[in-house]
Amino acid sequence: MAYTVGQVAKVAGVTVRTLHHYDEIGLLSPSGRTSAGYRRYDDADLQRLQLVLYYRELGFPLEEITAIIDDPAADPAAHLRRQHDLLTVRLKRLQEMVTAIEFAMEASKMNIQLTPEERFEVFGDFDPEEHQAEAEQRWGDTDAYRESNRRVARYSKEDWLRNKAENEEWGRRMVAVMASGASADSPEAMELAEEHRQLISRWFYECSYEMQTGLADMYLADERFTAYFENIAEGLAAYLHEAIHANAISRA
Amino acid sequence: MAYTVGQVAKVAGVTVRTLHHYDEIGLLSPSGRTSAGYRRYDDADLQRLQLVLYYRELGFPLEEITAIIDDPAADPAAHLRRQHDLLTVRLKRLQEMVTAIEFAMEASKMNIQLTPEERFEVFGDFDPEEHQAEAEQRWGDTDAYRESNRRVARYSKEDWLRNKAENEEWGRRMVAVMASGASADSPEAMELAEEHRQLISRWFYECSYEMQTGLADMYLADERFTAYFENIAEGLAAYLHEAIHANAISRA
DNA sequence: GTTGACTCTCACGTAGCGGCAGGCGGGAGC
DNA sequence: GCTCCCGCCTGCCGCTACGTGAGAGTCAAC
Repeated sequence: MAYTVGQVAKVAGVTVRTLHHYDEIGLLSPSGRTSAGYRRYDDADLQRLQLVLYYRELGFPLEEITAIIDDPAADPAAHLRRQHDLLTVRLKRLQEMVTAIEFAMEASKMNIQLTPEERFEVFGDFDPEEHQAEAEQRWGDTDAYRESNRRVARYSKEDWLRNKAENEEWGRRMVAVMASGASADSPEAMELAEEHRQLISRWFYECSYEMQTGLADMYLADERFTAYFENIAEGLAAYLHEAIHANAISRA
Repeated sequence: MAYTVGQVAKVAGVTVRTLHHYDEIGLLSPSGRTSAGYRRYDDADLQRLQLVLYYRELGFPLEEITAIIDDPAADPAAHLRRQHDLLTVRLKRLQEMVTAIEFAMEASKMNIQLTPEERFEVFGDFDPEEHQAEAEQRWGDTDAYRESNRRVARYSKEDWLRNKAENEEWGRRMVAVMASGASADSPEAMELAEEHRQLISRWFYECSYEMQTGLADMYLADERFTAYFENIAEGLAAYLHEAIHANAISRA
């Protein structure tokens, strides 16, 4: 089986120019040429191209790909395992980014401003330990900084105002249920937990039960979120946390 | 709060040159300069930079990022929602790639060669329907092609031989258990299902119960895998499928 | 007031192609 | 045999998103 550049390009989803380039730099030279100088790729070339594209998709520079593929000590299974490992690392990274975004969305929803470090944490992989002290000194007292920001931050869009109104309405009813003495796993509390989820889904993003319980945990783990709810009513953070979990379990 | 280029670069995890570049192209110009001409970034600049980096990470060209960020019709919440959507799309794509890799690993394990199209399917998003006919005609009879490849494909590494031996030993015991009349959810069958998982984990990649049940489903859904097991013993594909599921459930 | 870390502005270099020009090859139809 | 068009060839220039100095000014500490 021999293929022309055009055929290879079509099936592999790359341009002819790309194949020319790979030939130029010696990353993928066709196994032969016709008498007229046409490139002729065979099945082995296609296999190699597939490897190239996989590593390219994973962000490797072409030169490095050449080295990886030409490594005589690597068998096909090793390539696959390596790709699998790289993919799972990427997957983890992406999931972290999603979590960070969800965190940021929650924060923005509640008018909590993030510190400069927090905003960039998802990008860097610096050590949070030793970074902390350095940051405190460089950016000043973070608590005061956050406090000032919390007051300053404000949205002005009108849909944001509607959202805010709905949010406050929900908050009032939540406080009322809690004040009535109903337990956090009572139907009333769970119904409001469900509404909480739907509010987020409607205004911000599709919020699954799994994501919502994640948020609930965050409300307790991060003091700023806790403070947000405690400012509304004492014990609300824990109460909401429990109601969300109870609701999620009952819907599972 | 005002920051120098170096400070911003450090906290954001980019180089000073990058910030210079963003200033040059007008993507992120510091809000001010000192009398000596030093760039001074404030908190708003940092927020903008964070947006820039997020969209950059998502693969947008800088020019497009400028357009997105400068869009007056977009509020912060919209940015976050957009990023969340883009991330989940990416996540899905990555998960597909992981699945494809796992498919390829299983295929290579069993000496099943993939067709050229299959190898590239993960990259392109062409329509498999109309593509099928075109492919048949272009690449010839695919079944014969696969058959010939199946015979040709071979590993030569010695660890591969050991793996093969272990695999065959496991297969013999699996067949024996099935022939003994024990049901697929019997302790013996489930134990062998567990060994199947551990074999993969030892030789190929960390195989969770979830992944293993995915493989089991594939053994039934893809005729080539089914054929592989049916060639060993009639009914083995279905038996193994059931045993793997039973084992996964009992370990959950 | 000197040192060393930091900053500035050119300005050229690099990777991974895209895209076009100018010319040849090949098979289908006339 | 001739033409036509499509696909292939080899340069070669352009683009993005910076990297990497060079050469010179600046800032804060000792």
